[in-house]
Amino acid sequence: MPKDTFFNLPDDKRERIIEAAIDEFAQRSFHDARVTAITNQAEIAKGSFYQYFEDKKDLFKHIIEIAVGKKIEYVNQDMMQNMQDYGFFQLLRELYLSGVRFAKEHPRLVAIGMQLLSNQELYYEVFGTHAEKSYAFYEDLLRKGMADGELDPAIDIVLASRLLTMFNYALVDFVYEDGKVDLDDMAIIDKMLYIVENGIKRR
Amino acid sequence: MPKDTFFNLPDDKRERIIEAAIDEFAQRSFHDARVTAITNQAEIAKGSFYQYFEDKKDLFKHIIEIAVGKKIEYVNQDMMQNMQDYGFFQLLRELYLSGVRFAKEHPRLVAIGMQLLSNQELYYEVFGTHAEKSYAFYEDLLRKGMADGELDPAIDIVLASRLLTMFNYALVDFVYEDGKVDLDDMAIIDKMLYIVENGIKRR
DNA sequence: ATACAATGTGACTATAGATTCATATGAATG
DNA sequence: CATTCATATGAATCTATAGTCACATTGTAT
Repeated sequence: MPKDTFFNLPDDKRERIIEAAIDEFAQRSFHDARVTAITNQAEIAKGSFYQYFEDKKDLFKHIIEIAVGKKIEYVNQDMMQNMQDYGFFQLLRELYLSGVRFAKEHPRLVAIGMQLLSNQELYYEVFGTHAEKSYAFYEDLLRKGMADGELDPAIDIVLASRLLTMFNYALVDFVYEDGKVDLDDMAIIDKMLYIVENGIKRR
Repeated sequence: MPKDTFFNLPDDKRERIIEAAIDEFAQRSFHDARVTAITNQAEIAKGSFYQYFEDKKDLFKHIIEIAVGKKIEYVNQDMMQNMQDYGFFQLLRELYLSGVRFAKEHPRLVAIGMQLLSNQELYYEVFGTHAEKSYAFYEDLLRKGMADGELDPAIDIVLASRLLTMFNYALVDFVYEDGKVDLDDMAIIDKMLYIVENGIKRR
């Protein structure tokens, strides 16, 4: 956690530091990211940085917390409160939608997340509990859908939860690296959900 | 490309270097990987390394070429030769199967590939053409399946090709990080294909 | 106004790691 | 044997960066 001095800072300076950090971590892996680049861009002295943070990792963890917070803002809060009122595929659609909106509006945070995904050690240190929560959430969703008779009883819930997570990544990836797939977001989400629902086999 | 001196080396020394490099690159990202660790493990002098390779990237590219070559060995060659004789889902099953067998037997190469996936710049420099080939291959497969009437005509081929690639990653990931999902490989592949074919909706 | 605390500063230190280079070794050639 | 060529070596160089520290400035309470 950043030191108190950091939270005592005038808002604009604190924000400059956060902005600079997001820029740097979005472009480079944790190890490659340079404290110097951050202090330069934020126009603070190197020494000041260490008044605010224990070290580079301390700042990084803080950025991840910010990203997680922002991400949560994007999921439909009404939906989360009144899950019973939504069907499984409606819920899934809302979730994917929020993921896409988030990626569109915070591409740098998505980039940081992607990076983190590939650094196992850091990932578990920084993100472990969040990740588990996310899997558990999908599993609960699937179990509920199954109980309500919306889902094929033959599917394996654990496996399906991983696949739904993967689909979410795939979706974010399409939107994030724009131009790769050339459809508007809604159309992508709908086509994707169609495949999740029905598979690709002719019937 | 490594220098001639490298290819002139006695087999056992050359292999020691490759082994050490695979070990190091499997554990650390390209940037984090240390030439020193490789020369130490291979028991060659630091200077010798630069007799064999232009630089660290030169070796890395070579390792990727080796991995790609090994990966290709694992796909059923009979299948590749006689595609017409296989149905779409049979072909897909064979492909996934080869992916899983490869991951089981060469976990370090898989780890290197995973790492690479997350370094856009390096990825395109080292792997770009391979990746495009892989997408194109799935697209062709889907087009053929569509033409043969095995697939739902409503699905978007480009999107589906990305999803099939994602499924492949998911599969490798399950097998690779063993214990995460607790089913034997065949069962995972079959359950996964079931979802690809039919979706998860109750019918 | 004075003193004490909190914050700011950037030159300095420490470390790690890639790459180079002068020199050594040894095998092949004439 | 002397010379040349290919290869081996590790100390030295170079570069990049994280993190520290002694001192400077600012803010605040009495």
